[in-house]
Amino acid sequence: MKQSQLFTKTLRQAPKDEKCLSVRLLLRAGFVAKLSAGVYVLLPLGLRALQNIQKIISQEIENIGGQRLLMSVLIPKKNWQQTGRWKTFEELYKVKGKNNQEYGLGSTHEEVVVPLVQKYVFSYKDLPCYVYQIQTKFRDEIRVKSGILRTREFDMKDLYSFHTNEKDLDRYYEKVKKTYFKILKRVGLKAQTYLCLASGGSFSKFSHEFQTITSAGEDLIHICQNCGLAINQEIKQGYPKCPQCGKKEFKKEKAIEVGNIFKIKTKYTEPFDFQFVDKDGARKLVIMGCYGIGPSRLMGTIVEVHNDKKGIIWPKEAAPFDVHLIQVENSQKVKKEAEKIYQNLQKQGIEVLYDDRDKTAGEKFTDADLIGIPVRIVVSERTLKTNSVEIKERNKQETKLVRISHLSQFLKSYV
RNA sequence: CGGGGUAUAGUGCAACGGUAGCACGAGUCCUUUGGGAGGAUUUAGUCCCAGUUCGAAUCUGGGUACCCCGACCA
Repeated sequence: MKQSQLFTKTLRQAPKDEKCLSVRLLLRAGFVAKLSAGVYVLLPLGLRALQNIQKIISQEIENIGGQRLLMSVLIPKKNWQQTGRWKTFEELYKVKGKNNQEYGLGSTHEEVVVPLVQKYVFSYKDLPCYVYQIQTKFRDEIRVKSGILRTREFDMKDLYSFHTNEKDLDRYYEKVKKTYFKILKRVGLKAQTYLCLASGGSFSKFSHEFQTITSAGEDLIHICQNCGLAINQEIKQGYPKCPQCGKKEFKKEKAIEVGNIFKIKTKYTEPFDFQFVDKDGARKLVIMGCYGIGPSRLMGTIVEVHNDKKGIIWPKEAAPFDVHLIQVENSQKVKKEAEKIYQNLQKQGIEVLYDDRDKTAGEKFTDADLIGIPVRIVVSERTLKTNSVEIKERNKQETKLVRISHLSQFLKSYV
């Protein structure tokens, strides 16, 4: 992508009423635009980053058998009434159609996925079964906050698992737990994310949350200093000792919940009377788990965690582009060489943002730091004297001169 | 939903009840180009509705939007 063609521009200053660091950076760098409180538009750069995050999640979920589908956003009132949530789900957006049909806008999809899977699954032979989707969710939040961290419309990966028995659910639940950490590692958040015990509702003792430490977080978690398990403040009073290792030393931190996993068992299969025939011929209720992770919230959290005074520092796999190619001293010679490098890198499948604009070097460097692509490549009269380009990683200070003939080989270790 | 705050140009700021101004951005021309360049020139604004007043960005009332704290929540 040539930066001269990119329709977004960077902003020197963020709007003053945005207090949240991550969204200030995302707004300034041109990743998102605000439409209304808790409603954001994803701009080209932002969408690229989001899609990278979605791709990582998708790959990892499919590695544990998840089959992707896409459920509806319009969910008939009837389905919500079946579980009682038409009345109890406070954040449900309710809309009315022409013939007075009423719908709830999808905020979570148990009401769709249970009767859906029920159409195809009859026997223990059809189980277990894992389906997931990545979709925009709608929640009429009482209060939105922290930029894209809590919005009324957000991106969500929701996975639902169906099992013949609790033991099998437990087995899969542990698998998802591991997978979530793989995802977090790939998006650069593993080091600051803790597995956290939270309330499990009425069907199990706990649910597990994935809490990433950041001052923009909404939750208070208590981290066991011995084993690293965290306990959400909401249930902490019941656990003076760590339920995992028995030690009593905790550190309190603010954190944001980037994902959660939940054994919902028969909570939703029961109202839909979703039964299967087991090996012994008996009809039994299907046992369920549900697992959520929010790509858009992850994106905000990544920025919240990975930045410096100059801007965003994208982890490799989430970055909107692999490299930021910059020409400075816009002479014909430099332009020609930069263009050649741009074309060559792209041919090799490297995603390049090429700053071909007629701007001063300082402005381009400042923009590059703000946008935060992991690798910066500079082409200038100076570097061309030795048939080289200059390479700098966003999270490092030093620069390296690399011969253009060796560039693609060199980049293999970076992208 | 309770409490607090804010609202002036695309963005950030000014303006005693008396001509709405500055910086950045954007447009045009010229000169520039290794860390947000210089000159010339142009562009664009008082959240909405009432009221007070000779006169309102400024005062009063109502509304709306946005931000923050709390309760709630991925």
